[in-house]
Amino acid sequence: MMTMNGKQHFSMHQVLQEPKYSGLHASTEGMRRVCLPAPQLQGNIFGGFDESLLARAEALAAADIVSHGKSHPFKPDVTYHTMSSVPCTSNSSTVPISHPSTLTSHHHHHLNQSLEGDLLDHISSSLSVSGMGAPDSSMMTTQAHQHHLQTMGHLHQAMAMGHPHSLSVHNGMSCVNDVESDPRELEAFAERFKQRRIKLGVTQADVGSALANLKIPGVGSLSQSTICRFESLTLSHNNMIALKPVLQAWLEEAEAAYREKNNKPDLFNGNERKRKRTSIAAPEKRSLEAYFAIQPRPSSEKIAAIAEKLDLKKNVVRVWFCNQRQKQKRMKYSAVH
DNA sequence: ATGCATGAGCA
DNA sequence: GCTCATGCATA
Repeated sequence: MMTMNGKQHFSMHQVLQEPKYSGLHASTEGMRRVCLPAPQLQGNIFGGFDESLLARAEALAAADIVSHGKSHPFKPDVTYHTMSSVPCTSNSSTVPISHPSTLTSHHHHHLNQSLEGDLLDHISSSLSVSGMGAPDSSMMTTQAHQHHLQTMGHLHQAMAMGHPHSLSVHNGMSCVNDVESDPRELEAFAERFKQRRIKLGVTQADVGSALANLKIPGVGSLSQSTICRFESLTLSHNNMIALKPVLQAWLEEAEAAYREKNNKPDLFNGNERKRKRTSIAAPEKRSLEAYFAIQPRPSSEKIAAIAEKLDLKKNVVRVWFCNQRQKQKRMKYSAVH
């Protein structure tokens, strides 16, 4: 069941703003622990996941750590939504496409200390338009969070859906985007991509925002997260396939621009920040994992029960399960192929 | 790099 | 209400 038609249109929804910070650490490789805790419990589950099961899961979770009946020492519900201030289009929705470059590309700020990052940002942002400035010292591992709000448009579904044949019609030759997405090739591309990106001195975030400049129909910017996940293959297969052509296009332009380097760096970006994130405490998380091992798809009521037991909001629990399921499905070919 | 979250599209 | 793509916030 589960309608996994996987053919969902990549209606990449609206992107609102652009966070900006470089995170080029040594990237130790991101491995997904397609966690499947407590496999021993998988027996009679689907029958009546009730108090007993909840209890078992909890016991399991508890035993896993301190081994004293006590579940959690403190109350989580850290659901602090500090979301406020900065009305930066944060929630908007249908902001129709607009060039970031014409909107808020850069407001010169007084944050010269992070100049390099700004330069890079600018550089990569204008890659497809003008050219690239020499990214000499290029990336630094600063985490200068300077966001420049950009009202990006949505990335419509113009991407090559999970379909390995679009224009690779002319035989065997590797056309620019040989969507001949065989897992191995994708994996290789991701790796290559990362290397070259680093070589260019461009951060993941830079790539993400620079994508909008490619002006590929339906393609807007992407976040650092997504670029990162692409590089580490922690996206769904379809997602990887859809993104590959775009990233490849960017890479090509970036490298071309790099060769004919148009030294012309300048400008900065300034920024602020916004909301907070809910945080599920370790004990609760353990319990959730235990529950998940027993029943990855609890009903609404079960979710409610779990939520109550763990003192979490039902929605938080629901989302947690959704994310957990999603995690398990994420790529990382090794396991799938 | 990853956790929690949103939202679109679908059933 | 789920899946899926994607993002902000954060470790």
